Amino acid sequence: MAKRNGSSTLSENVTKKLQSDILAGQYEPGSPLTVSELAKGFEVSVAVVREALTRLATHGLVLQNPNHGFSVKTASEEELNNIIQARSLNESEALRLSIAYGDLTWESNVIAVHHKLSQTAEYREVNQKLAVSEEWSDIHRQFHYELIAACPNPVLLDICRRLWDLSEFYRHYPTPHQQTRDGRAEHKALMDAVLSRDSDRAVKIFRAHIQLTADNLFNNP
Amino acid sequence: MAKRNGSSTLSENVTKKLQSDILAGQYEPGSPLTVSELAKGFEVSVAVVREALTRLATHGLVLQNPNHGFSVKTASEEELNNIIQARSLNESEALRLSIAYGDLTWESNVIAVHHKLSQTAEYREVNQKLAVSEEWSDIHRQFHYELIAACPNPVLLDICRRLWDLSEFYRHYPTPHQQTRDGRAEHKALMDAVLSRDSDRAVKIFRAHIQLTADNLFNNP
DNA sequence: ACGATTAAAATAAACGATTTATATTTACAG
DNA sequence: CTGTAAATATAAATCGTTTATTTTAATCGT
Repeated sequence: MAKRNGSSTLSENVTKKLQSDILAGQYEPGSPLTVSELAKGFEVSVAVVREALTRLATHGLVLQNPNHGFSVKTASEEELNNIIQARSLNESEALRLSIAYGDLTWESNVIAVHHKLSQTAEYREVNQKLAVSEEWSDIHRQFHYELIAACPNPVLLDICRRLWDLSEFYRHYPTPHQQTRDGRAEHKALMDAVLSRDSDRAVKIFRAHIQLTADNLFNNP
Repeated sequence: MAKRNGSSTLSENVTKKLQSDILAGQYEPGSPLTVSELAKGFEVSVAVVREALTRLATHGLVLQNPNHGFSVKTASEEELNNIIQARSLNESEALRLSIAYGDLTWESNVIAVHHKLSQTAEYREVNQKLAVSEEWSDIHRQFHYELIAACPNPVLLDICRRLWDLSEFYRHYPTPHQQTRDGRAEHKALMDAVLSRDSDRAVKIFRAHIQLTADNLFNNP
């Protein structure tokens, strides 16, 4: 850090880095984020860290208590269910609109990113334990974004993007049991429904897809 | 300003003041918000103004261009339609849930705030022209919040709150023609549907209600 | 020994000045 | 004149420090 690159600002870079660190599970949920310490770590002034934390706080990834500083968002099964419910509502609608408005270029992009996703390993080994690959996470996000990319309502898309980040926060949780689901098949089925312009089927598959993610995490049958 | 009051911070107060000023139409849409000028006006340092603007920027009320500072959000009919669409989706769902989960206390609160709303004048005279009363605006917001207050999903409620602020941005626009609608009757009908726990009817009335607001603003038949 | 009160340390929030980037003006060459 | 480049002006971004608040530690009295 410590230097501005390109036309972007230091605050922007620190915000991005902090966000990806939090989403990658670098910090324990609920743990305090001391401005001065982070500033030392990033080799920037307290002002830019403060600005970054302020942004993340309004995004919901960081908690801000007046005169008590910042801390990482806490996690709960209840909240994940609320996020999933909101995502289900908004992303389903965005998906419908995307299917209704998407053109040939969009179709091609969907196929392209799905191919990439299907050829990327979801887990990698990190000191004898399986962990979600950061690369896969990124492509997975791209895939879901692409599905709704043809939705002509930017407000709706922004909501979807924020909700994705919030649910991403839960992805790096220790999974209680081995995944039994077939994520690859689900993605394939979802893409097929989308490409055949079958909104109802696509939404149905999508809803089941994200519900399974939540259930898997907290070990619900 | 210039002094911290209570347990809240200066930034918080400036944020609130700036937000209400913007929503009240104090600044022209698209006009630049110079940090140093605002700091002088509020008699605070540039840091707190910056923090306030950063917050409002992530909320969407303010635009931030890296190295070009901040400006008031621009307005367009298209964007209002997008906001209304998103509001319709989320607030309808919140309304359904609220109707499903609301208890007797909630019912009473709905009735109470509706009474207040029905007894408050929507317009007041400002140098020979009619303008929306700030007091009415506030109670109107409270009324709509109360309708969905029993929704048990805070994530959904937060989305609704943000979308409300965004659409509120358009409320202070010069209305091209005299309002012909009967807002009072709409609110009464909405409340009646809610209290009789008729979700479908309530949602239908609500959707028509916010659609009319948008149509009225841009003079659509 | 324990709880309340006060002093000390740590951290958050705010400040004002400096540095860096962008926009504007002026000078100059073609 | 017109286009380009240097110089200046303006505003944004960042910095290091100061002030206020909270938390921890210590002291005192009962």
